[in-house]
Amino acid sequence: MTPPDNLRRALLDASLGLITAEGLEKFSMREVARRAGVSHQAPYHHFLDREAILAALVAEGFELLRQHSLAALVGLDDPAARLTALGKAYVAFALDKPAHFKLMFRSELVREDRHPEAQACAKGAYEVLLSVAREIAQRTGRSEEVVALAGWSLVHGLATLLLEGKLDKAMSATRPTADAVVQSFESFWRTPL
Amino acid sequence: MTPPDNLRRALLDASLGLITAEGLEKFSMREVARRAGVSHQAPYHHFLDREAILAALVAEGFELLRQHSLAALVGLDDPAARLTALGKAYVAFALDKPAHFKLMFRSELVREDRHPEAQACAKGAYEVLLSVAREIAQRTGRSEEVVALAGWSLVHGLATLLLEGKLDKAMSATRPTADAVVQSFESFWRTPL
DNA sequence: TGTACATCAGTGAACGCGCGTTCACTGATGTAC
DNA sequence: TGTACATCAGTGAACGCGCGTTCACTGATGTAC
Repeated sequence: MTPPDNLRRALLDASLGLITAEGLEKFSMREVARRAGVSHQAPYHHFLDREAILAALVAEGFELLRQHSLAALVGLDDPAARLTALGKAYVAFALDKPAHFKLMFRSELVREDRHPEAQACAKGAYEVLLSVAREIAQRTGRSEEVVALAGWSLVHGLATLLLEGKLDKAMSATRPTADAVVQSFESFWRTPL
Repeated sequence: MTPPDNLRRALLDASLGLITAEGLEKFSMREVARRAGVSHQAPYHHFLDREAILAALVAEGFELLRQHSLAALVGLDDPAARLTALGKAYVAFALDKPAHFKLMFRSELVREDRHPEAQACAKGAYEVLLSVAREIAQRTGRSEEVVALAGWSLVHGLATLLLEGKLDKAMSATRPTADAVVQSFESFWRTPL
């Protein structure tokens, strides 16, 4: 017997497929239902409205990111190496789950004040970064906030530029190049202020 | 006498106002015409279609960015200081012209192959970055591409996170903080490989 | 200077479309007694 | 075991809306002769 919330999962997967294939602006309840093979009213039995389905994906995305981040840290002790691993995992996540990633950072689509679960998941993922930034800050005498924001900005920009395809013309926009960029900063995270 | 292309400019400004106020997803020809105080057919005398008006703004945005970038470099000789100045100018541009900035990096909205002018302007802005990255690469023995991509990613991520408002909760997301982050990397750009 | 004509930037009506959402319904499944 | 009822996930028709775009038009301006 299939689980009771089978259609719910199918709708989420259909949404991801739609967003990956057609882009965020093409997301619609009707097209999702179409892709899931049900009537366009059926999704309303599982999600309150259009925003609710996106909010569920945002929450899922941040939770996945948190898990991948934690997994990337396993076995690493050196703070700079840990931040590098975190950064590579971030870029890898963006490339592996582009639909989740794009949704997570488009604030107009899911207003966080209406979706506390998504907000909580975002916080959970952010805390992994913050804990590593704290380790670095302690050793280098830098501000924890600046380290966290700097590290995040770097990989967020990298991921965004890769996903938007703005790099193809000018540079080799591949995963190895991205990893090399992240790696090139490792020594920096060890440098005292 | 007003210049003949008065309405064209008014439409571009109305578009910027609309995007700044309501977000990219709310952009529509009809609302732009409404804001410019003309019938919804009038814009078609100045722009072929919806995408053309966005493409014009993308081109304008990249040209403005190029000019601001060049202005930021005036009087600076040290490559690391030049890259830092470029980075600060980039973030400042994003915060000053959020509508331009968002449009410039949303590839679904303006397909560059159909708008060679926008593409050319993007290239012009990119070349300013590349020339400074080259100076850094020569002195540090790093790859020109990696330096360019690293520097760009950093400030692009910073600008994007600031604009999306994802930082307010966790950290002080202000212009001075952003400048401090960019500044903190200046020594890195002087460090040989 | 006057007339005829072309051009051009605007208007306003109309088209067809996909959308989000609501409604009344149906049929299967689970529960109480 | 059987019957009555509630629940629930789906269907399909319908609503009103804003959109991009097309069309036929108008009136002002510029140009040729």
